[in-house]
This record gives sequence, C-alpha cells and structure tokens, in this order.
Amino acid sequence: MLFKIDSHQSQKARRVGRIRKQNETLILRAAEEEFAEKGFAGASINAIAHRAGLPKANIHYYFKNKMGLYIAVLSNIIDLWDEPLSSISGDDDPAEVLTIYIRQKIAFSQEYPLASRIFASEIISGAHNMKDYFSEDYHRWFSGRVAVFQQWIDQGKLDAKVAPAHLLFMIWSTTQHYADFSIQIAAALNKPSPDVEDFAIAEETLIHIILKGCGVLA
Amino acid sequence: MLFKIDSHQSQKARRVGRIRKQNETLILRAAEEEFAEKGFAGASINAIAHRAGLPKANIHYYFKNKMGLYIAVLSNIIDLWDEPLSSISGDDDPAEVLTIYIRQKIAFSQEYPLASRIFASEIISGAHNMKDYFSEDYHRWFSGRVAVFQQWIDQGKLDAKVAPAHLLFMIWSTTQHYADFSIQIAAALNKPSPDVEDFAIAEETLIHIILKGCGVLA
DNA sequence: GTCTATAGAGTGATAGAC
DNA sequence: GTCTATCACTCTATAGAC
Repeated sequence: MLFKIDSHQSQKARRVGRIRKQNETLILRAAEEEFAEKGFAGASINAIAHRAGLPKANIHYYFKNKMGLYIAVLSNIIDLWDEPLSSISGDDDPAEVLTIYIRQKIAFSQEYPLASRIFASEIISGAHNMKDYFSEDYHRWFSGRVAVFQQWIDQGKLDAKVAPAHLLFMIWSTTQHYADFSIQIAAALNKPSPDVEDFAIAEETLIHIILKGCGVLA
Repeated sequence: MLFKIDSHQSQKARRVGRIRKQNETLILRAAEEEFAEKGFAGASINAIAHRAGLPKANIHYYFKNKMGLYIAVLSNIIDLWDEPLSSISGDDDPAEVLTIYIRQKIAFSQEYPLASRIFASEIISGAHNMKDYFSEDYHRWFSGRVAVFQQWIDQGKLDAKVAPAHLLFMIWSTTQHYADFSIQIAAALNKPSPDVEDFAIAEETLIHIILKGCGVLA
C-alpha cells in the first residue's frame, strides 16, 4: 500500500465516520473516472468534485492534495491487482493454472477497466509514483513465478521454446488489452464497446492459442 | 529589377525553409518525448521548447497552438503505423505472414517506443483526437484482414477455434506491450530497460506460441 | 464538518522590438 | 525570422465564515 489513509478516529469522529467513509468512496470513484480519462495533469479537482456531487474544498479536506488523492486511487488499484498467481508450485498442472489465470485477468479487464487504464497510464508515463511497487520485492516475486514455469519446462510439461518471463508478459498484455484498448477494439468490431460475448470469445481464443502454443494442449 | 528581387527572395526563402524544416523537426522530436512522458495536459510548451533548445514563442510560430502541435505529432505516428498487413490474401501462407508481421511489430516497439506510448495513451484516454482514424474505413480495413484469416480457417490452414479478430488483437497487444510497458518489464527482469536480447527472445517466444497455438506449426 | 471566497503559481498565447 | 515581455486565464490550495 503506497498511501495509508489516516484511520485514527476519536470517539467523536467515529460517530460521523460513516459520512466520511461515504464521501471518500464517492470521491475515489469520481477520481478514478477522471484520472482514467484525462490523466493526472488533465484531471481537475473541480471536475472530480462535480462528478462526486461535492464542493471542491471537501476533496482537500478528505485528501491532503491532488497527489494524495491520486496515490489513494492508485493504491486501491494495486491492491486489486494483487496476485492470483502467487501460490502456484511446480507440482500444479500448467493447463489448469494458466486457464484460471487467463480467466481471472479477462474478468478483471471486464470488471475494472478504469483501474486497468490508470495502471497502464501510470506505467506508460514512467511509473514515477510506483517506485515502491516495482522494487526488489517485485523482481523477487516475478522470479519465483518464472522459476515455477521453468520447473514445468524441465518436467516436459511445457515447450522448451517458451521463455517463461515472456509467457507471463504475453498473458498480461493480451488480457489487459481488452480494458486499455477497448475503444480501438470497439472501432474494429464496429460497435459502441466490446460486449459480454466478445469477452467470452476473447477468453476462449486466448486460452486455446496460449495453451496449445505452450504445448499443454493436444 | 523584378526578376532580381524575386530571385533574391526565393534564395532567401529557400535558405529559411531549411531552417524551418530543421526547427520543426527539433520541436516535433521534443514534443514526442514530452507528450509520451506527461500526456497532453501534462506537457508544457515551455518544457518542449527547453528540450528543443528554442524559445517557447517559436513553437507558436511554427505550430498554431498546443493542440496543433499534438495533432502533428499524432499524425506522424499514425503514418508510421500504416499497415504492413494491408496486402495479404487467402492464397498466402499464414505461417509466413504471421511471422513477418510479428517481427515487424516487435521491431517497431523497439525502434519507436515513444510513438507507441503516445498512441496507447491517446486510445486509453478516449481517442478523442483520432475520431477520423477510427472511422468506417478502419472497420472496413479490419474486416478485410479478418476475412483473409477466415479463408485460412476455411481452408484448414488455421485452427477453427481461433477467432480471427482476437488473433489480431493478440498480436497487437503482445508486441506493443514491449514498448508501452517496458518499465514494468525492466523491473520484472531487474535491468534498467529491456535489451536487444530480450527483444529477440520475446520475438521467438511470441512466434512459437502464436503459430503453434493457431495450428500452423507442428 | 461544510462551503465560499480568494490567494498564489503556472499555463497558453500574443504583441511588438529586434 | 527570432525572441522578450506580458496578458488573460485556469488551476490547486487554503483561510475563515457558517
């Protein structure tokens, strides 16, 4: 967690804590939309306040400043991001693990497209506010996943021509694409936005190509 | 006398035209870096001018306003984007076509990462300045590519389980990922940025998984 | 706790000297 | 063609009334 919202509450504060919680949620949701659409610099506190239905000074009351609000939004997203892939081991069946992981990532793109877009924008523009996230720990976590994939290869469960790290990148990129580039996808398919059926077809095609391509499927 | 004046002016104009061309290139290159890193709203004319080594009023001299400059940068990028996939037909060999296309897209990510990032940011934030690009024509072009893929499937050259449109999305997302998310990739691999070898391994892994996954490889 | 009013910093854009 | 000086505007952030 990058930014901890001050949770210290006196007895008096607890009585009104419900309103605080409610307003914070309103603001965070509005901020998510605004940051996703305009980026950090393009988003204005005014517009966020208007979207949230609150006067703009309230945002400064609940969050110290614009950057604090942005970090809070980003922290929420990174918590969501946290890892359905963390507990795999070399004994697992790669076909099953990869299938579940791809389904989860596609579901995430469908459910939280704004979160995915803010995450993507932050990385594209240099990830200056995620230095903590992309730390030594991140590399260690990533290496752990790669090591399991390598075990699968050593056991002949996965094609040796597959570079484990890049298989992971492939799953990330293909699944997140449906959130981040949904406008381009919609234009290609000539509809206002990708619908549930498109997501289902995407999922099946991705699972087929990736599993078969890795040699875990006939 | 008129002749003499004309001659003099055209010589002068020609000389100045060279400077204009030169300065425009300087500004466009600086703007590309700035827009890629900060987004449209975050980029400032001041910072672009500083990067280009010119006073900021010159930018307003060469380009009408900030949006004009942004559109100019975006147009350059869209020209670059234009289509190594436009001339394929059902008679071609899918293995060959897909291999070449993936190599080209990876090379593009390696050579023009900034262009890729600006393109991605523009789409993520709503593509409001690319309405013309994502037009009926775009859908028509896309449908044409899909139709060729479908012919390959009908001829048994490609697995029937592959949804053509989503195979295209897959190639776009996986290859562009190496430009757009290179910071995350670098963090995962624990190096300052992906190097030539990483791009080569990425290319081989993508080609292997996608070709084999589509059933065009043993 | 809420909101109005405003200060203070920074931006895009332009006029006019050179 | 180039560049300095400046305008008009918008934005974040805060002080202080309620």
